[in-house]
Amino acid sequence: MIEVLRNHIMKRLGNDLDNLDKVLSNFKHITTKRNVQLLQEGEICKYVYFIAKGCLQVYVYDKDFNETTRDIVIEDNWCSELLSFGSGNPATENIRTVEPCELFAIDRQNFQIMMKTVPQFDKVYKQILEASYANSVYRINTFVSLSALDRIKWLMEYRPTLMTRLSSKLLASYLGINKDVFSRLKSKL
Amino acid sequence: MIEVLRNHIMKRLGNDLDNLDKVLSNFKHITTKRNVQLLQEGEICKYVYFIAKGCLQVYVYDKDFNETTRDIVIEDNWCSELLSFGSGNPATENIRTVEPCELFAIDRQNFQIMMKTVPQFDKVYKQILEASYANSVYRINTFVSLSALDRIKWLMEYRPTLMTRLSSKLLASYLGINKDVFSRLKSKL
DNA sequence: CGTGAACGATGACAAAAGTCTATGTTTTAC
DNA sequence: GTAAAACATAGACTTTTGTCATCGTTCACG
Repeated sequence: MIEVLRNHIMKRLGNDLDNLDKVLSNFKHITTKRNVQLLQEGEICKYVYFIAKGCLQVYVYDKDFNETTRDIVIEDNWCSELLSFGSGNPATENIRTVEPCELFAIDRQNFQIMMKTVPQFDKVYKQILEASYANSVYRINTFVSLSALDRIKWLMEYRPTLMTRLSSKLLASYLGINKDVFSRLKSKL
Repeated sequence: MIEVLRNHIMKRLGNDLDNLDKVLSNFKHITTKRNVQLLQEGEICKYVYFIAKGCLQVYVYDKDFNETTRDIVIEDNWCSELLSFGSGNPATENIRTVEPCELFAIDRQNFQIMMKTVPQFDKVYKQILEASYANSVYRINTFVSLSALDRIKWLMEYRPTLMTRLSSKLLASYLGINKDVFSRLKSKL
């Protein structure tokens, strides 16, 4: 499984990373069932996770205690509450597994050490941050400019695997749509 | 005016920046009227702007060619289309001034040189990116979880100066609300 | 297995948001 | 200073989205 992480890093940094195995040794392999809480808002986010297999949900609660999903992240991607992880402040978001997962976790201390001792690792962080930011920008623009129906069409076009893989309830909360409305609109396509 | 930029950088990096003046010399001072286009989608974003005075709008168009505002940035903050600036790919967003502005712009080449030769400058970039990301996350969570009325209340609470300073049309597009609806809801508070 | 909980679809209705038109006001540009 | 353009508000109406209740179906788990 760690091959997935190894490939991911090599693809991004090329072969000039002498210390690849040293870097990899800082990650802890975690196997989880579905519906496992990895982070609760209020806690300090201790890990950055690399998802080798499975799917994570990043979510908050609205004023009526409904879950609203800020992001869904699948295998071959990184997931964390970066703002808490970076600053040490309490997290404002929750993270849980929505499928059985194979994760590789690196904690804050090892992350800092890697950042200092392996110059290229700093690049990895920048890439995680940039990718997260890119994703956020894209997502804001969809919310500001698209109707519920168009957001569903967008999802079907750009993340079609999610449509078949995840529950309607989760997808609806990811799109900011009521689940009944999601069901209704989906049937009219 | 450059004092604003100097203070901004010093506040974040402390006094251990020997090369402060060298860094500052890489910025070009720009004075603009309102409604000046700084970046058009499709172009490569050449500059990162520091806003010493004034206000910028980052926006895209929806399918009916209405402007939808991804972000509004005021003085003492940085603004750019970071993804294009960083990668050299065409920008997917537009930027314009919404007030007369005093800006300090640094181009990609000088930015790269600074990143390499002034270690602390790298931190500045990371901070810009992190601040942008934090802002985006916050904004997504507002969109996914709040109604139009609650978004207006949120704006009044957390960015009250914007309410008086900017046009309703712009604020409405920032909140993802039709301008007529914005006017109606505002009067009912 | 079987059973209780979660899920998905649907109809009827309510509420929220969007559209269009009209009118008066403010701003901008010459 | 003045005319044109952009802006703000309001009413009437439409469309979209949300809510609630119901009813099969599926799925997790003892």
